[in-house]
Amino acid sequence: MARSSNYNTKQKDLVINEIKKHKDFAINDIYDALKGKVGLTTIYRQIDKMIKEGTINKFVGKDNITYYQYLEECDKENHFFLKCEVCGDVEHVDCDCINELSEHILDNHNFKLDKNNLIINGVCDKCSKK
Amino acid sequence: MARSSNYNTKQKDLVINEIKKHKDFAINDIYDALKGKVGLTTIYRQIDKMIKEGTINKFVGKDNITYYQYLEECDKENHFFLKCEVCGDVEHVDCDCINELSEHILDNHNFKLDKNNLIINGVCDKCSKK
DNA sequence: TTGATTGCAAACAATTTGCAATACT
DNA sequence: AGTATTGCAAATTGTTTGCAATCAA
Repeated sequence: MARSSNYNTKQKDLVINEIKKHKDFAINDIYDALKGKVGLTTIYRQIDKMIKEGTINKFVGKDNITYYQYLEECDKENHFFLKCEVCGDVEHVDCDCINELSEHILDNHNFKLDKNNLIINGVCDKCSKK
Repeated sequence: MARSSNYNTKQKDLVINEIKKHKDFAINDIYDALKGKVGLTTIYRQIDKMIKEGTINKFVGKDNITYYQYLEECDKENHFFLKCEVCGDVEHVDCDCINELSEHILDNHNFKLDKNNLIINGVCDKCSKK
């Protein structure tokens, strides 16, 4: 599996830790948290690497900001995301329903769902009560 | 419902038609198709308008290019998308399974799934056979 | 005539690249 | 020693804005 890379450095550790702490983040969340400690370029490079490894996901929010999402290294087969279109929060969920869905889609639509990358958009409980 | 906007112009029509023709596209697909006929700025503006109206969806592909997706104005309640991570093709599907999923997620996870915006990532039939 | 739309050129923001200095093994 | 990584500054890319000319109602 994806060998992270060659050398171990302080900056790399800092970035990875910060990413794991946030799980869902914009570049600035990381940059601000590590201000003075790690350069912006390095953060971009580390994220790119992880995107290529498949441990990070990139997408554009309704607010038009680029967000990244850390895919925890759990090999749980039933992990997915509920992303609120109003407040932007992402909830990580483990539930067997994804397996049923996955099977259905494979059997009926000949499509192999990527369980590491299922983001369901909608409105969270909190926001729908407002 | 979203009043499209004030005046009707040739450019607007051209852009909208082209969008409907493509369904899933990058800016350049539209720009190239209408080269000389409509300016890039106008295309961006029209797409922005439609994003705000909710008739277009914006996201970043694995190839790091920004894609837009036209949400057909069908009020079908069971429409969703299968997006292949390998070839990038998006398949539009109508199937009742989304309603079951939606109910399950509402009942068990207190989350109101957005049926107009369900993109399922994975690998399509063609690509998984390669 | 009034107000919206267009499209160029310029401004802007986010991301990437070149490169010399530095850190890792 | 030899190679990867860092981070600044500069370059690049994608997108947005200002504004005068044009078009729709």
